[in-house]
Order: sequence, then structure tokens, then C-alpha cells
Amino acid sequence: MTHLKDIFIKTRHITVYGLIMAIFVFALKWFQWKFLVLDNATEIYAGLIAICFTLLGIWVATQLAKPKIEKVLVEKEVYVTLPAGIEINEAELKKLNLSGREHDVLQLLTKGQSNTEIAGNLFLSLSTVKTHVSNLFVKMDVKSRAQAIEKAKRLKITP
Amino acid sequence: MTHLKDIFIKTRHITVYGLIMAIFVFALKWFQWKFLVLDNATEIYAGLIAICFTLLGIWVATQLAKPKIEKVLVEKEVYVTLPAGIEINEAELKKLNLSGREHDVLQLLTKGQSNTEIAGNLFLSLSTVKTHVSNLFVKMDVKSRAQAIEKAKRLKITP
DNA sequence: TTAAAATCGGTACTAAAGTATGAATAGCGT
DNA sequence: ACGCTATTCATACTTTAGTACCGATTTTAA
Repeated sequence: MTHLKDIFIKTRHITVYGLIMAIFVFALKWFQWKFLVLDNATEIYAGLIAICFTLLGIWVATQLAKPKIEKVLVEKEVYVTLPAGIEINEAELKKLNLSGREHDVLQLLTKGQSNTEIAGNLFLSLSTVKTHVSNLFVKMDVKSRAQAIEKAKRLKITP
Repeated sequence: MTHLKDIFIKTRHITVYGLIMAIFVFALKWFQWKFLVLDNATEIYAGLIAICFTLLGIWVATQLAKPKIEKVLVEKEVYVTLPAGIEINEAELKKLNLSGREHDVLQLLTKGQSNTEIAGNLFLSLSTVKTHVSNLFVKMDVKSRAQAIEKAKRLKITP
């Protein structure tokens, strides 16, 4: 089935070309009969044919044009991130007036750890961590750990 | 200079076309004079013009046609150390293979916004944001928005 | 013209986060 | 000794986040 379809597609342009040519010839004959084309108008007659069939040729060519496949070699740069200078903004950190334990919690919190993970690492209960975290949010003037992390990173008060 | 050259290149085909057309008309006139073309041979006359100018059109089209180039990208990894800056690490960002919307969500997520806030800013439903966020976590290989923010900041894939 | 994504949205559920409040203990400075 | 803060932990509760499904378009790629 696809084979017949391909043949049709390949010969479609030729068929269309033939049809248009036939219609054009009929149209010319009609004009010839209607206006009794003068002999000295041959140049105009030829010119019209030339223009029309030139355009037709261009159209046919664009339809038949096959895409040229061209392989292009592209180099892809892969960046290697190096642990850049870790400078902590001590001034901003002092402004927050955090307690020692709150500071500990903040360190782990900004590393993306959950309350349970922080509790495990600092040997605290989940309740205690929640308390510290809540107090942290008040001192940092944020409403979620997401904001806390963003602010801590932005102010560089954590590595 | 290159500008004039471009104009010449672009008009070259038209010039050639005009010249060929002129020569063809002269040839026709010569044939007309030489063999005293009969009135009832108009169809043959028109047919010749049609065929010739169709071929001419095809030729012109092939000359003017821009070659359709099918690029095949071959990646060659080149390792480069990142010039420690505040620039966004596009390379790491590409590795994540995020979709457009996921990228949008990530931008707001890393600013500390909640799902509800993101939904409001991007005019999406909460469900959609949750879907995007979940997919983000898979692609970023993290398990919470806190880790996502931390990783995004660490890899500098967000301002 | 398929097939694979991306996009948007929904429901239902579990897990985690966050709030509020209270309470016990230890240390520190006046 | 007293007040103050820090630290620890608990209970109870509400809210948010997160997962796991699903379906319907739409866009894109092969």
C-alpha cells in the first residue's frame, strides 16, 4: 500500500503539471477565439507564456527539491564546578542574634535536611527541632524553611 | 563592500534571466523571419516557449533555492573550569533536562515561594504546581523542596 | 502519521511542616 | 536568691508538602 502511495506522491507533481498545462492551453485557445489575437501581438503572447511557465517551473522545482543532509560537528562544553571561595557574612549573621543551638539547626536546615534528619544529627527530639526551627523563623523573619534557606544563601550566612 | 556584493549576488540571477530571455526573443524573431512561421503553428510555438521557460524556471529556482540543511549534532565534551562568577551554570542546568514549565516553577521555588504562591504567580492550579514540583524532584534527584533549593543554589542553576 | 513528550488539571491519601502552648532543667549575671 | 535566657521535650492541632494515581489536550519528534 505504501509503495503505491509513494508512486502517487512521486508522480503527483507531474500529473498536476500536465493538468495545469492543459488548462492553460485551453485558456489560451479561448482567449484566441474571444479576442482574435493579432499577429503583431505574438511577442505579448509569448511573454505571457514565458512568465507563466517560468513561475510554474519555479514552483515545480521547489516541490521537487530534495533536502541536502549535512552533518555538523558541534563541541559541547561541560563545566566543572569547583568549590569556590566560601566567605560567610558574619555581620549579617550577628544581626540575627541566634542562639548556639539555633545556629546548629540552621546549618543543617540550609543543607536541605528535614526536621527528623536534624533531630538525628543533633541527638534531639523532633519536638525540640520544631521549636528551634520556629524560633529561627521568627528571628530570620521568614515563614517557611524554604524562605529560610533562600535568605541564608542570599545573605551568605551559611556555606 | 560586502553589502554591494550581496546585492550583486541577489540580483545576478535576475540579470542572467533577463539576458537569456532577450537572447531567446531574438532567436524567436530570427526563426520567425527565417521560416515564416505559419499562423496555425501557434500551438507548437507556444509549446516550445512553455517548455523552454519551464526549464528556465526550474534552473532559476535551483539556483535561488536555499539548501535545506539537516544538522546532525555530534557532542564532544570539553571540560572547562567555571570562571567563578555569579553567572548561572547553564551546563548543569541543561543536564537536568527540565521542561519549560518546570524551569519556571524552579525559579519561583528557589525564591522560597510555596506551592500556592507559585500557582498564583504562574496562573496554575495547585494540582499542576504539585505535579511540576514532583517531576522536578525526580529530575533533580532530591526528595524535598529544601534539598531542591540547596542544590539549585549550590550548582548555581538559579540566581 | 504515529509515538512520545509536555501541559494542565483532578482526587485521594500519607508525611512532613509549622503553630501554639505548656513545662522542666540548667546556667548566668546582678 | 532572683530574673532571665537557653535548652529540652511534650501534646494537640492546622496547614502545607509530597506521592501516586488518573485523564485530557497539545506540542513536538521520529
